Amino acid sequence: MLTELSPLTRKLSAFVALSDADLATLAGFDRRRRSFQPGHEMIHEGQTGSSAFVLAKGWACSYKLLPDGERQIVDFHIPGDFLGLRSILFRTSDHSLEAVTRIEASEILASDILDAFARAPRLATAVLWAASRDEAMVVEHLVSIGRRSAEERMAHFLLEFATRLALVGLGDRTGYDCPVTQYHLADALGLSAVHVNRVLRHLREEGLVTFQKGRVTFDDFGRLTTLATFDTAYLDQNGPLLR
Amino acid sequence: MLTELSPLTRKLSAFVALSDADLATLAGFDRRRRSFQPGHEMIHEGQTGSSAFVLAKGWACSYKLLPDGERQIVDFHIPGDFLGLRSILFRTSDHSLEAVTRIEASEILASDILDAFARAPRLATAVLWAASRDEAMVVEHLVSIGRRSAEERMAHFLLEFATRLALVGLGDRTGYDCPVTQYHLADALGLSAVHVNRVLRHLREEGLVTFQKGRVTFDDFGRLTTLATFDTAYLDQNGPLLR
DNA sequence: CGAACCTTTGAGCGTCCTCAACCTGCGTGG
DNA sequence: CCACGCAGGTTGAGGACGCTCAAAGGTTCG
Repeated sequence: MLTELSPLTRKLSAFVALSDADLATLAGFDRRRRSFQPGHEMIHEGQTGSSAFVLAKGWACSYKLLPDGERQIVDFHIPGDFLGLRSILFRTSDHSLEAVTRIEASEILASDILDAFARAPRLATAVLWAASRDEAMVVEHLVSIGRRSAEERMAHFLLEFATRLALVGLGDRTGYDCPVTQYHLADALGLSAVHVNRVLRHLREEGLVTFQKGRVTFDDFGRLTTLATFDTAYLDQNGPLLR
Repeated sequence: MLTELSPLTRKLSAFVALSDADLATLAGFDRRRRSFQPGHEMIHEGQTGSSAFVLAKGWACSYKLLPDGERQIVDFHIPGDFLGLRSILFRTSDHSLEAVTRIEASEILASDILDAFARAPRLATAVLWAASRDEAMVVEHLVSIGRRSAEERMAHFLLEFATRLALVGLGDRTGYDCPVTQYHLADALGLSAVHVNRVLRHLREEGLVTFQKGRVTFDDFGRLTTLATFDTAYLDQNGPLLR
């Protein structure tokens, strides 16, 4: 029954059909469930021996800090996402991770990954797929910041999350709940908070999207998609999820 | 003997000690050697069923094109790098890939990866590490474009390649051969070619780096590192390679 | 009911862009 | 051997997008 599957299982199933053995191994990723308060820093850049997580509920974000105190948010994470996979593969974590809302997440150790790979090679491919998809999202984010205007960037961002949330059943093309602040958006999009506010106002006045009180509402999904030149191919989830 | 190892083997060895069986499996990635001319587009965004490669000689770059004709270069690739891994895992390739110089590369099929994972789980982890390292580089690139000034961005870029090339024995802290044009730099750094030129001139006049005639020469490695706030941690190769 | 956090708006400024030349080196062909 | 084309590099002038500084409303929660 689809609704009983964990968000991670739902996500990986978009890539490969998982056998019962695969599913059993995957279930091993869901021991050690923990919960964290908003703002809690779960992984700190430069830290060694940190663990990774699978996010079950809530939103988190990964970021890097610069010496002058500025920060660049690399990605927001939603249920079904791995958190800090790189920090268990690397000698020292290259990024920080913080809970945006109250979250629930299951801790996974490097040994869990290694054991799973030895036991279920198909799962190794699925995990590599998930990691590659994460990379594809970072790449698209890079394109946004490098070559799109502030407005296009914002539109693209809001549409990406509509699509990602749809994959785990948390949103559709009418809108979704989005707990991030305008400061978060600024740090993610490489803008100032002031400019984020102006951009959001403009998009609202144009009748495209409304971002208010923790809710994103699409007023004209089609025109917004055109403005952002949003193409879901990079998310590799081309089923009829958002149709 | 270290010099006889392929660049990929050298790179992966920085992460795990590979057994003879692992090495034998890795060698299987080097059948089907091919060569391509400068400018050849090896993978096209949107293409299905494309293959991946391991780069043996020369430079390549991966990029995305926007509808208005602008392009964002995501990364340059040097010997030992995987090319287009994502395009064999995804239904359709999310990026394009082009040879910058004349290159030599070995084609790898999805089945090569799957077989290797089933045969050598340690290798699966090593490949996941390499993919994560690629992601870490994209992330750092994102930080550069999002939060660093044009000058810092350029400095950071030039230093990253010094470090990456050192890992496969192609450069050191005095400098390295770099076949990319100022147009390439502009597309990579999210700048205009005109501004790239001005930034390079300034860095040269300040006695920091010289980028000329396909060669990067560090005039003051230390000050450049400070300017860029360059920290190699994200490359996860903390051996004394560049010392 | 105050404090912290978030949102909103205005005014002035700076980084980087666009447009427009011109220069250089190099390979090709008349 | 020079003429030409072309890719890449260099420089100037003016303009725009997004930033900084500053201040004032809203909301939420202890």
